Amino acid sequence: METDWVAGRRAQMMEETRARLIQAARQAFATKGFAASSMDDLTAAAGLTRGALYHNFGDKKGLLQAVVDRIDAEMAARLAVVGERAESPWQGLLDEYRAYIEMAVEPEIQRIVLLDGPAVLGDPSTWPSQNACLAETTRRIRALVAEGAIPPVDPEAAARLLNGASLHAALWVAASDAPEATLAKALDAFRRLAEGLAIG
Amino acid sequence: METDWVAGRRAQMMEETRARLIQAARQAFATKGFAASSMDDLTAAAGLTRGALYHNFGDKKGLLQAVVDRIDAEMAARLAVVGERAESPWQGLLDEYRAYIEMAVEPEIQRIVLLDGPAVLGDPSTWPSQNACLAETTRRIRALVAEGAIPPVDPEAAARLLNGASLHAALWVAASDAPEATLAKALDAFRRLAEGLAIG
DNA sequence: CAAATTACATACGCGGCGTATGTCGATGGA
DNA sequence: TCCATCGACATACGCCGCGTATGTAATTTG
Repeated sequence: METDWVAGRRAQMMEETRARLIQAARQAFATKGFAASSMDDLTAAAGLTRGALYHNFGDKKGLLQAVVDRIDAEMAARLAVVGERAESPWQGLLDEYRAYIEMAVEPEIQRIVLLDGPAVLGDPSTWPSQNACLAETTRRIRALVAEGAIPPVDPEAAARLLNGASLHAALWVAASDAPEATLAKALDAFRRLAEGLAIG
Repeated sequence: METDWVAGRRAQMMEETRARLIQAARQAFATKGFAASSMDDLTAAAGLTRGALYHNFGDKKGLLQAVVDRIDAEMAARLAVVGERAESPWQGLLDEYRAYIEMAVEPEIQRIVLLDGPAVLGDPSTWPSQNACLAETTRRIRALVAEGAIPPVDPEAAARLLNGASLHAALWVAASDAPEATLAKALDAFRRLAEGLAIG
C-alpha cells in the first residue's frame, strides 16, 4: 500500500516539476514574448522536455495560463499589503493604484499579463484565476461605497475602468524615454480621474 | 518613355493589390486572430500568393501594421464626426468616448486593434500611424484646457488614461452575457471618472 | 534591341507545435 | 513474489507555416 508519506513525496515532485517549468516560462515569455518562445528551448532550460510540459499543462496556452495565474496572485498580494498600510481607505485605494501602475511598468508583468495574456487567453475576467488582482481592487472599492466614503458606484465597473487606465498609463511610461516625468504626469492625471469617483 | 497616364495606372494597380490584401487580412485577423491566420489562406482568399504580400508589406507583422493603421484612421474619423456634433466641447468629449467604447465592442476592432495590435506591434504610441484615434481625443482635451472648460491637465496623459479605461470597459462589455446592462454600468462609471477631470 | 527593373508567383528549408508511442519506476492484487 | 497496471515523463514523427531564394513575364531605359 502506498503510504501517505510516499504519496506526498510524489506530489511534491510534481509540484517541483511544475514550478520549474513555470519559472522557465516566466523568463522566456518575459524576455522574448509568448509567440517567440520555443517550447523546446523553454523546457530544456528547465532541465526537462516537452513531454513534461504537455503532461502537466496540456498545451502552450495552458502553460501561459499557469504563469499568468501565478503572477496575478503575486500582484494581488502585493496590492493588498500596500492598501492595508494606508491611513484611510480612500488613500489605500490611491496607494494601490499607484502600486499597480508601478508594477505594470515591470517588463515581466507588462509583457505576460497585460499584453500577451489578453491577446492569447482573451478577456482577463474569463480567466480561471478570475484575476485576483482585479478582485482585490473591486473589493476595496466596494468597501468604500459600503461605508459611505464615496457615492454609490458599481464596484466592478469602477475597478475595471481604473485598472484599464492604470494599465495604459504603465504602457505609456514604459515606452517613454523620460519615464520619471511621464510617470508623474500619469499619476497626476490618474488622481484626477479617481477623484471623480469621490466627488461625482 | 513612360507616360504619366501609364505610371498612374500602374500605381493604381498596386493600390488595388494592397487594398485586397488588407481587406482579406481584416477578415482573417478579425475572425481567427493574428497568430492563427495563415498567410497562404489569406492571400489565396484575395486571389494572390504570399509573394505579393512580402513584396508589399515585408512580413506578416507589416501586414498587421497596415491593417491596424487603416482601422485606426477609420476610428479617428468616426470619432471626430461624433465630437463635432455635440452642443458643447465637454459633451463632445463624453460623446466621443461613448462612441469609442461602442466601437471597441465591435469584434474586428477589439481583436485587431486592441488585443493583437499591442501584443504584436508594441505600445500603440510607437506605431507609425501615431494612433490617430488617440491623437483625436488628445486634441479635444487640449482644446478643453485651452478654453478653460476644465482645469489644466496634461492632455496626452488624460487621453491615454481615458482610452485605457474605455478599452477595458469594452472588453468587459464584449465578454459579458448581458451586454446592455454591462454597457450601462460601464458608461456610468466612465462618466464619474471623466468628471474628475472637470472638477478636480 | 539588350539590359535592367518592377510586381508578382513558385520552390525550398527550417523551426515549432501537437500527438503518438516508448520507457522506467512505483503500485497493487493474486 | 510476480505480473499487470498506471503515472510521469522522454522520444519520435508528421504537418503546417513562415521567411527567403529563385524564377518569370511585362515594362522601361540607354
